[in-house]
Parts: sequence; structure tokens; C-alpha cells
Amino acid sequence: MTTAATDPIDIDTQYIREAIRDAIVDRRLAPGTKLSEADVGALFHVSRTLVRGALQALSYEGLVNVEKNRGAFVANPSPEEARQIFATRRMIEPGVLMEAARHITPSDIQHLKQLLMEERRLMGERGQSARRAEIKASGDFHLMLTSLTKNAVLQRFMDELVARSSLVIALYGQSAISSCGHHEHEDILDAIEKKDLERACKLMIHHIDHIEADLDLRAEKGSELKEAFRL
Amino acid sequence: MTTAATDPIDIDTQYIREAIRDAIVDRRLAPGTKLSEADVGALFHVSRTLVRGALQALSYEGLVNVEKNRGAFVANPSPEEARQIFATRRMIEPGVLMEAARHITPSDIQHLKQLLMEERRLMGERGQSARRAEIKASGDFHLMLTSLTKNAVLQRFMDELVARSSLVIALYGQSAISSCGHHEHEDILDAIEKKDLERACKLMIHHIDHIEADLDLRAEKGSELKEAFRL
DNA sequence: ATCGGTCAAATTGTATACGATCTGTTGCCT
DNA sequence: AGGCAACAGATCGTATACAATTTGACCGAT
Repeated sequence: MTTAATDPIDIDTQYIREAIRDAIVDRRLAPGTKLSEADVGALFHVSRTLVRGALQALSYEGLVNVEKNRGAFVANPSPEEARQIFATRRMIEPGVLMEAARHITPSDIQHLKQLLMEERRLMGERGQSARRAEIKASGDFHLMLTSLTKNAVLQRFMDELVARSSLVIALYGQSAISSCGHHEHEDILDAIEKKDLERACKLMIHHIDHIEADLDLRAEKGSELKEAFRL
Repeated sequence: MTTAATDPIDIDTQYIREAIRDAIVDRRLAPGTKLSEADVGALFHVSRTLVRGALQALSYEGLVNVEKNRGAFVANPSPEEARQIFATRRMIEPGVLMEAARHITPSDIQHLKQLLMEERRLMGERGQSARRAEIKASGDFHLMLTSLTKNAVLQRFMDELVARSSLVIALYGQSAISSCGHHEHEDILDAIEKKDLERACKLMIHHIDHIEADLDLRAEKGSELKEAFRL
């Protein structure tokens, strides 16, 4: 076996950024968790300098909050933030769909179908890690669709939106996703394959609506004291 | 005169980031210009540490390119990038418009009208600084519209898109903006005021189309050697 | 004269050192 | 006992020092 996982030689800001990002999106790091520069640096055997860079980058993505002179914490998105994220997805994703459909090839469709099969397989599994993998696979469908647009700007926006959505789903999801989420991806792909873009768009919007509807966004949750006390 | 411009007391990463950003968007820094960490640091009387943070942030926004071991350069967007930026705006801005219209108040409309008057005033002026101000005012209309949505995620996306658009317009614009660009903002606002959202959306799309149509995006320009030689 | 290689200057990459700020605790005073 | 102030530990913010890399110049060989 390689030693890559525990003893990677080339640790740079980017590597750390992605490692933390994955951990957050996979919910191995709980929202609110403090990410001390010294601790993270020790973990990766690098100085605080590189860690700071990674944390700053993640704060631009909205995955961590950095509080001045207090440190960085895994983001704990408020219900309001969650709503904004999904509102933005509703605006963008129909366009993504249309643009992706213009470029899509039969080979792309095969790849997407394969992803959906993998997703379905995971759905059968039980346990927390399966649920993580399911959330991830669900996001990957949207990201792969986006990659077909060959639009780097859009890709970055969607990367951020999907990552933050994962966090929100993990926080507020009521776990009915399994039942509704999956068919919808297949239906969307079907509509694209049949060039029925109008239907595909409609399905996409409904899909996003359903994901958001599965969330429990009633104000109080975790740490939003400021909101709770109307400060 | 005040010494604020040359001797500000509180210089932090954010301040530097905004200063450079403004300079790039205003085109006081030409695309391709090298931003040496030491030089910038000397200018603001800070160490390279803060400058690096600012440059990294700007690279996430797509306003500067950081090349490993070579330094940071003011972005020189390729025609392809320009197309992607405008394609993305076409996807997002109709949604922005709809959402903004839902929240808009008479007072907001007054503010927007005031902005448009200012814009029109600048249009009368001549010279490079007037053109800069005009490009800026033109972007501000879109940003102010976005701010009405009260959606922070969206706001950040639009901030980036508008900033990069300014760069692209400065680079590839053929300066016919004056004639077409302005009426369109007024027309859009009119349509919003009359609650004719369908018309407002259509006008917005056309507006973006017109801006892009005014660009000269034929491949070769400046430094895109890789493209030029098909590497 | 041109090509190739070696070397020096300049610039970035990373680590470390030091100062500033926050947090929690201790102990005194009322 | 309760509250306030001073202090100590920990953590972040910034600057500086040193290592690694790039770039351009010089110089000798073909």
C-alpha cells in the first residue's frame, strides 16, 4: 500500500484547504467546531502560515467563519443563510441545465447514469457513513451537470453552493431525502436525454424545492443567540 | 487637504484588498501588471504577509492571477473567460431582478433613479476618468438591484461578476456603451416600477446581450500566447 | 555568432518570533 | 457571598528571517 493518506509529502495550502473542506462537507467536523491554527498545523505538520491561508480561503467559500482575534470555526449556517443558498440555486440551476444540455454528448449521459446507479446503491446502505456518501453523491450529480457547461465561473459558484448545501442538509435535514431525492435526478436526466428541456427545468426547480422543503428551518437551532434575543 | 489617501492609520488585509480591487476595476492598473509583494507592501507600509492575503483573496475573485513562484498579476481575462462571465450573468440576473422586484419599495426606486441621474450626468463628461466613472456607475446599478434581494450569497456572486465585467469591458469594449447602455437601465427600472416583470426580464437579458455585443472578442489580444499558438 | 551552462540577483514560499487581544481564574474588597 | 480588578494562559495578528525557485546575465565552447 502507499503511505499517501497518512504521510503525504507535498502538503500545501491547497491540500489542507481541500482536506478541511471534505471533512466539513462530509460532516466529520461538526458545525461550530473550532479550527485552531496551531492544532491544524500540528496535524498536517506545517506552520500556521499555511493553515491561515487555507482557513481564509474556506471563509471566502462560506464553510468556516473567522472571528477576529478569536479564531476560525466550522460554519453553522443560520436558517436564513440556508434559504439564501437555496434561493440562489433556484436562480442558477435552470440556466445550468439549459447550458449543459446544449453541450451534452451520449458519453456524458452514460457517465451521469453511472453516477446515478452508484447513488442508488448507496441508498440501500444503512448507517451514518452511507448517509454521508448519499448526500455527497446527490451533490455530485449537480456538479457533474455543471461541468458540462465548460464554464469555470459557474463551476466555482456551484461548487460553493453545493458544498454549503451539504452542510445545511446535514444540519437541518429530516432525512426523508432518500425517498424523494433520488428519482428526481433520474427524471431530470431522462428529460434531458429526450431533449425535453422545459420539463427538465421544471423538474429541477421542483427537485430543489423538495430538498429545501425537507429541511426544518424554524429559527432556533444551535448557536444563533443573536437572532434568538433580537440583538 | 487631508492625508487620508497617503497616510491611513489602519491598514489591514481588507483595506489593501479593496484598494487594489478598486484600482483594477477602475483600470488604473493595467491587466498583466505584476503586483510584487514587496512593492505593494512598501506602498502601504505593511509587510508582505498582509499583501499576500489580499492578493490571494483577489485571486479567488478572479481579478488577479497568482502563478506559483512567479508572483501575482492583474488578471487579463481571455475572450473565453469574458464569454463565461456574461453567460453566467445572463443566467443569474433575471432571477436577481425578479427577487429584487419582490422586495422593492418606493424609496428604493427613488435611490435607483438618483443613481441613474448620476450616471447620465457622467455620460456627458469626456475623458478617461469619465469613462471609468461611467463603467463603474453602470455596474453599480446591477449591484444595487442585487442588494434589494437581501441575499448575501447572491450579492457576493454579483460583486465578482460585475467587477470582472468591468475589467472585460475596459479590455475589449468598443466604447459604444454610452449610446446603448444607459437608456436600458432606465427602461428596466421603469418596467419594474410598473410591475411588468416579464418585460423587465426581457430588457435585462437584452441589456446584457448588448454589453457583450459591444465587445470585440476575436481571439488574439494581449498576452494569450497559449491560445495563439494552439498549445 | 550562436548555443549551452553556470552563477548571481531578485522574488516567492514557509517557518518562526514577537506583540496584541481575548478568556478564564484568582484573590481582594465590600 | 457577590462582584470587580488584576493576572496568566492561550490564541490570533503581523513582521521578519531564512530556504527554495525563478530569471536573466555572463562566459566559454563549438
